[in-house]
Amino acid sequence: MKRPTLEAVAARAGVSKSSVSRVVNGQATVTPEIRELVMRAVKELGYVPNPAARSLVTQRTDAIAVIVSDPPAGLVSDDPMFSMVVRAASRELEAAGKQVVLMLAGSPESHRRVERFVSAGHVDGVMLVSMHGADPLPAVLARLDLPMVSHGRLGVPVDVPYADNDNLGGAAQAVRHLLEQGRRRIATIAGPLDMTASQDRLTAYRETLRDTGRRSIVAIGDFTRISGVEAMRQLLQDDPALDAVFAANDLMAIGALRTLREAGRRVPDDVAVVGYDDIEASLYSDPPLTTVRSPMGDQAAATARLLLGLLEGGPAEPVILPAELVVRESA
Amino acid sequence: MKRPTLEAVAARAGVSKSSVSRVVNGQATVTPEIRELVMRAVKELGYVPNPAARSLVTQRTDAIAVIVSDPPAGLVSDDPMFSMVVRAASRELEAAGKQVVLMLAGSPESHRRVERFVSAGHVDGVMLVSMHGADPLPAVLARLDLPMVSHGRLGVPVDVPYADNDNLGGAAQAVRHLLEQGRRRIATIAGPLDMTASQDRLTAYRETLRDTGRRSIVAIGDFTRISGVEAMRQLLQDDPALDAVFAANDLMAIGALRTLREAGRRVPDDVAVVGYDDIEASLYSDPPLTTVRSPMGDQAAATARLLLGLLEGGPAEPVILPAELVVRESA
DNA sequence: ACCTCTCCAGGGAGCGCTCTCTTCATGATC
DNA sequence: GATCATGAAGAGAGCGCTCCCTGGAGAGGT
Repeated sequence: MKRPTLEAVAARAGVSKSSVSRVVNGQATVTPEIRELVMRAVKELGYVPNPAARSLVTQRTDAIAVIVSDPPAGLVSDDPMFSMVVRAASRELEAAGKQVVLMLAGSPESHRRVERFVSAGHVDGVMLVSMHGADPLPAVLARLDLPMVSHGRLGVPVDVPYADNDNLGGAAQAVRHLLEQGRRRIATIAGPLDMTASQDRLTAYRETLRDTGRRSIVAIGDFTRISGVEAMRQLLQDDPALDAVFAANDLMAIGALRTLREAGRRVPDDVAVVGYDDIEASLYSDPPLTTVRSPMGDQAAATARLLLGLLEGGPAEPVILPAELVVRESA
Repeated sequence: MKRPTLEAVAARAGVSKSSVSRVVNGQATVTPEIRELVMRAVKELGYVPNPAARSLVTQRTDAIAVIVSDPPAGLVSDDPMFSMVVRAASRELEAAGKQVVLMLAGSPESHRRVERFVSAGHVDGVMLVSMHGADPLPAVLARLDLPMVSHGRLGVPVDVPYADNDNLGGAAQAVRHLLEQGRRRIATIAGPLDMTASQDRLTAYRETLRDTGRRSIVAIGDFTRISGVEAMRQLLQDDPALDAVFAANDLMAIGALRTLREAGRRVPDDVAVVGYDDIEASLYSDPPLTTVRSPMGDQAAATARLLLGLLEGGPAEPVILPAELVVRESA
């Protein structure tokens, strides 16, 4: 009933534990006959190495913690970001033989849990996802000096390598597109300002407008649909004559679309809307959303690969992926 | 530089390893003085127990594998299902002090990986998410006899406890609603037929219609938006005079909405549409979707709790959550 | 006063594996 | 034929922890 051990396999094969270990770990210095003997015994007994015993001595776990910041309330639970990023990162890490341990970091309590977990040596590396600037977690974890990367640049002055997309370039393209369409009063719905992606997109919006002497009209959201709804209401109130909106992500753009519909504005005739991210839903909005493609899955995969590289002693160079405007019907 | 061990703490506190172990594990049979001594030493040294060593002897890992079936291609990557379910389950499991190990089960190779992983004793329990009927994985894992639960009833004849929502009741409500609106030709877009949720929703659709002597008009999708688009095209071709559609989930309903828009049908005037799930996006479609609320987060949490109960030797009773029609504008 | 019982601390075996070191056999070299 | 280099197999220590068992001290009973 008990699971067979290395020793049992060795006994069965009539060789030493060492030889079995060598075969199981694929070392070269084993003669074919012994290898054969061991393999058969392994198969017959259904032997599977005990990972706890192994990592007790090797000090490795082959596991990676993927730490995703979790909104306090039941907020944003079905964001595409989460599934795209977690899925893509998992694929990449699993393909490299690493286990993905998912941790949600929200409450202070969960922060402690994460810290304990990581410092207990449960994982060989850490991948941070959608950290907010104010979050103390990255700094805390950095002190544990394990290999660590971030999906998206961190706002805090902690030196953590990352993969990001070209937020500045992407947002600039979006705004330039609106300008080229002859739009005069271009507003923006920014993301949470404690995230670098939001900051960069807002900066690019401002600078691109400033170059043409236009003034910026800004409302702040938090990357959720409902915040897009509300921000758009705010904007319409601030400037009823606006004729274009650049939302810092598609979810908020979709929320904005709803507000505009309710307000009786036609899109794109009265108000042009551009989003960011090019999530699948942007193809299904009415009208389909003009947006900036910045494949989050690719970014997550790049982040994961960066970490895998780090684990092998590779370089810690940040990666920036290009962003590209996708023109559909909303602008 | 090395992490302190139990022994180091014992030396520092001037007590035995056993006492430290007792304190760290919160056992009662320790005098306050010794406890105090140990606690201080733990704090001073920053001691964190080595989980590998611990689980080597306890044979527990405090980790749970959450196994999500992964579509072969880059398909369905941003489904709300994934983020809702994984998040809710994680919250529940983490609150109980369990680690969540996320595994994507897609390719045969990943199946082997999952099987190896689970049989290596890496986890104390398994939670299956969105398994297809044809999937051999549940049967394979069941043989390992670890505590295991499924999010949604399994199609295979394997006795795995589950939490599910009332698919039959929910779908029946949806169809009855359409009937009450005076709809005469009611079609359905079914989900993948190897999943029990799809089967049940389709069955309820058929039976509810049959009771009124109407014939069913069925197209099959796979729970993705694009499959909803295509299924709706199919349906319009099969019966151009249809005046209602019940889609087996909201994503496909949203796809159907797009096809109807392209075909110049007004919703709900020409064609009424009802979805299923009540994902957040259904509030943002045009028109907002009438749908069946079956909170996937709650279901996932219930599934997780079922597993936690099992780990404590609790009963393995399936849980069925109610489903409730939410009437909005699309029907 | 002696004996038993209880309760708490310490001792130490052992969980299953890896990895260094040693031993041994084989073939090459002079 | 003796010596040495080479390479493969075996022995065994030890990774850090838990938990059973033992010892000893104090309490309670006779």
